[in-house]
Amino acid sequence: MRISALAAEAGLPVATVKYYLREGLLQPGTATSATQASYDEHHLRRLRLVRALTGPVGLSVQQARSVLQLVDEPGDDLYSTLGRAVGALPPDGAEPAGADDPYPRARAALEALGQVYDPEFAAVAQLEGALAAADDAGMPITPERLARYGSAAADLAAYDLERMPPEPHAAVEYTVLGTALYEPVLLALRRLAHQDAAVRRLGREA
Amino acid sequence: MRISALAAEAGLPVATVKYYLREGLLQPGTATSATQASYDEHHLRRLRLVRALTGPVGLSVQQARSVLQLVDEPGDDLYSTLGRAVGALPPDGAEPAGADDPYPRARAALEALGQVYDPEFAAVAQLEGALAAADDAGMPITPERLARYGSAAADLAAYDLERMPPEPHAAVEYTVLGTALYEPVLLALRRLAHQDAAVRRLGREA
DNA sequence: AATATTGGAGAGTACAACTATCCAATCATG
DNA sequence: CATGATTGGATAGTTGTACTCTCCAATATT
Repeated sequence: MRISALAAEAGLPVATVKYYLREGLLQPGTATSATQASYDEHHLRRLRLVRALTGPVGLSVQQARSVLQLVDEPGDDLYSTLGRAVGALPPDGAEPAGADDPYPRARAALEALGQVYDPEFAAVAQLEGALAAADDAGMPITPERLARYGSAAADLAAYDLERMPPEPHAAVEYTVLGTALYEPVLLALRRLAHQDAAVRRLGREA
Repeated sequence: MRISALAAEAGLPVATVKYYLREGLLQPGTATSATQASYDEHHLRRLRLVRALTGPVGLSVQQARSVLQLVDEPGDDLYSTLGRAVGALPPDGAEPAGADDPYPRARAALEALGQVYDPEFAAVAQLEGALAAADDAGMPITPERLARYGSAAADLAAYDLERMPPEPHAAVEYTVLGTALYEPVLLALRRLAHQDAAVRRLGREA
C-alpha cells in the first residue's frame, strides 16, 4: 500500500501522514525505490492509534510520540515504563516545592489510602497539582471524598491489573494504552452518572 | 487593590491579568477614575479559579470562559446548565453520525447501565468518541469493563450529589466546578492505583 | 512639580499542528 | 516508450492560542 492509499484508508490528508512520519509518530514504510515506499496494516493501525491519542485522549503530538516510543521499546521494568508513560500524559503536575516534602497533599492522601508513595512517580505531582487547584479554586477536597475517590480508583485498578496479559510486551501495551485510552471513557461515564443522578434527584424540567 | 497588587497577589504578570480582563474571564474592577480601578478578594479568587481551570483541568481560555459564564449566570434549570457546562469541557465528542441512532455505542452502554440516555447531552458524544477511539486503537472496551467503570462512576456521582448544597446558585457552582476540578484528581488517583497495584503484583525491581 | 503607575487598546511573539508547494525520480498506461 | 500522475523528502506557509510588549494620555504619589 502506498502513502496515498494509507492516508485514504485512515481518512487523513497525505500531508498529515507525512507530518506524522516526520515527527516520528509513524514508522517509515519499507522503501521499494528512491521515491516509493510501501505501508501495511501495521501502519494503518498505528495511524488509528495516533488519532485516538491526539483526539479523544487529548495528547499533543509530542506526548503521543513519548507514549508510543514507550510502547515500541519498553524498558525491562514495567513499573518504570508505566511511570515514564504517565509522565508523558497531561496534565503536567506541580513542580517539586520543598526538597524535604515536595508533595505534601499527595503524600498525605496516599498514606491515608494505604498506598505506596513514590515522589518520583509523575502522577504524584499531578495529584498534588490537582489538589492544589481545587484548594485554590475554593473547592477543597475533603479527606472523606478523597478516600472515596481513592478506593474507587483502587477497585478499578485491581480489575484492570487482573486482566493484564502475561507476556511482558503485551503487558506494557495493555497498561500504557489502557491508562491513556480508558481515561476519557471514565470521565464521560462520570459526567453521565452526574447527569443521571441529577435527573433522578431533581426530576427533569423540560 | 489596584491591578498590580492583584497581579502580584495571584503571582501573575500584569499583562496576563489585563489579557484575562479583555477575554472576559475576569470582571472589571470598580473604576475609581478614568485611569484607575480597584479590585477585591472576589477578583483574586476568580483569578485563582481561572488558573486552576486553565492549568490542571486543562481548559483553553475559551472553554474556561464558557464554564465561568455558566457559573456566573446559570439558567433556571440545573440539568441544562450542567449539560452546557459539560459541553464546554474537553474532549470534544464525536459529531452525530446517522440521524436515527447517532451514538450507538454510548446508547448501548447507558442502557446496559440502566441510565437515562439523552443524545443532547454533550457527555454522550464524548463517551461515543472515547469508545470509538478505544476500538480504533485496537483496545476495545468489553461490556463487562464498561459495567465496572459505569457502576464506579455511579457510586461517585451519588456520593457527590448527596453533598450538593441546597441553594440553587451554590448547587450550580458545586456541580459545574466539582465536575471540572475533581476530574484531574480522579485521574491521578487512578494512575496511582495502577502503580500501586503493579508494585504489589509484580514487586518492584529497582 | 516631578516621577511613577494605571487602564485600555493594538501590535508583536512563540509555539503547535497542520497544510501547501516544489522537485526530481519513479510508476502506470496507452 | 512517451507522457502524465504519484511519490518521498524538504521547505515554507497558514491558522489558532496564549500570552507579552509597547504606547499613551490621564491620574497618583512624593
